[in-house]
Amino acid sequence: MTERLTDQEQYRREKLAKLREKGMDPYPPRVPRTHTAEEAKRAFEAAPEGAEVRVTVAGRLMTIREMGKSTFAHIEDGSGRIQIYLRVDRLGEEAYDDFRKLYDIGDFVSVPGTLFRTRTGEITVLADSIALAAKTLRPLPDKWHGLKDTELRHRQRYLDLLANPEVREIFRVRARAVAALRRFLDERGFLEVETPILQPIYGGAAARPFITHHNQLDQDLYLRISFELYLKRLIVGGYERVYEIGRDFRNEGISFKHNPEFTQLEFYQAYADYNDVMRTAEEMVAFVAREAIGTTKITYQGQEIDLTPPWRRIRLRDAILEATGVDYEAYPDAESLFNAIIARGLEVEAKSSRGKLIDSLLGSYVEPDLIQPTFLIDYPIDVSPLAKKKPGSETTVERFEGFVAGMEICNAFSELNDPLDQRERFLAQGRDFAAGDEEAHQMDEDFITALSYGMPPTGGFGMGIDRLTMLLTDQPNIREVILFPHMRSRDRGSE
RNA sequence: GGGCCGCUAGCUCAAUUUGGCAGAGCAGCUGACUCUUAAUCAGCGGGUUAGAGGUUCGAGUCCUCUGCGGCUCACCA
Repeated sequence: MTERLTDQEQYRREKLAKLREKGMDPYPPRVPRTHTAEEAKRAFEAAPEGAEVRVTVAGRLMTIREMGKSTFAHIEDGSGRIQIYLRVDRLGEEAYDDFRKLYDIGDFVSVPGTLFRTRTGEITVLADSIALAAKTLRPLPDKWHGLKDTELRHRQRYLDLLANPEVREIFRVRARAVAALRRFLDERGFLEVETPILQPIYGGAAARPFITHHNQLDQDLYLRISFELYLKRLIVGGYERVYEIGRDFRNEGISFKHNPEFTQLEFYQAYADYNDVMRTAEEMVAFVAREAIGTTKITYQGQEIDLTPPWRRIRLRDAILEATGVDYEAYPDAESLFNAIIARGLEVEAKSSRGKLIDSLLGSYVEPDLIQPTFLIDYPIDVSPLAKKKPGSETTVERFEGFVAGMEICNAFSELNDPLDQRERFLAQGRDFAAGDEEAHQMDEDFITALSYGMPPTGGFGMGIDRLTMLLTDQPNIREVILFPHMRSRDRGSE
């Protein structure tokens, strides 16, 4: 079983062998480095005119321009790029020759030298010597075009990152956004917590789960589809403000805005209702945008979007009425609503519950046009089994969803804290499940028990971090903001 | 899961329309060159055209199946 090597890989293996023959370690445990590329340039600029500035920089060789007895090259490190200049009269014949014959683009090197400015004004390290920090055995992607193949970019994200600087920036923005979320919530007295990912009963959202198994306990477990039911238990326990940022797993289709595992923020605040949460949500998103990209005015796929609060608020009923002419409150059951929808020539799934019909109208006729940030308010009860009813209503709950660029980014409600009502809601969900709705909630007795010890009036909130990052980085696909998005396994049967 | 589109050298792309020698740039190798920066100049090597099968005198190109990817619809956040 010999590896099939390309000609370029073979040349690099031969160079590796020659380096070892010459007693040079191609993978030394450490190399000297005094400055990053950026630090070196700043040090030169800060130094008095004509002063000698000595540095040792280290990084990956990205370009090599050889001109006989001297060579220019660029190395790249975590801070950026810096040019190095190698001359035979400084390195000596043998070292210079070794560099030319045994080093490749992609290799990591360490270079001590003095800084100078070239004729064209570029700050450059005039090398005293050069040492290998790590040998590279495969050629890098095209230095000019980068790596474009989407499949390779995602399967080998490291190549994408090293070849495409703009991709590196996306994940810096993402990290700043997450840090800003934590700062925002921490400053308001929220406690960051961690709750189980492996759950005996999944809940808190309408989705199909991934199933796994604990061997010793011989117990099936589910990867969580939300954090909700555990975070509310913590409100019962006496924490008044909690949040969690982590991964949810949903066994559903993959699309430009869906990945099987995705990152969610949920927070719960005692003595807040959904109106309080709405104000917090718009402030929080604006804060995160300012911290992560320096502005609340973003361009997403060519559309100018202003995240500055306050966001537009409109009742779901009014939004659907505006877009479709259907006033769902005039139709108290699924059949009459379905007939009204069909009568207007609109398309929805038949045999749906009333709530699902409304949700379907929302998804098809309202959501795509919600470009500027918008809160849709007051949802039908049968698609909101964990939300509190509006006072005086049996069919509507205190719930809102936030939309930006035609995409749902958050979901929140005044939390249902009536344990008996909650039990009834679970029972209704159980009937939906029996009727074939695989995403309906299961009865969760332990959660009901928690509620029956008393939970104060509470507002809860959930937001997709990936989608938020898509907005902040102007990316049209969720895979572009997830470092290692889910990919189908490659068939390697012949190897 | 359905529909449509795609897969050619390490990378970026031609050649596919109309079946007729599989090409270029970068990268690589050899040589020249002591301020270059997509360095330049001369020469050279590199391909199971995603895989399997079929049609044909002849297939990267047409047909079938499979794999993977992209877009899209459905479901979902």
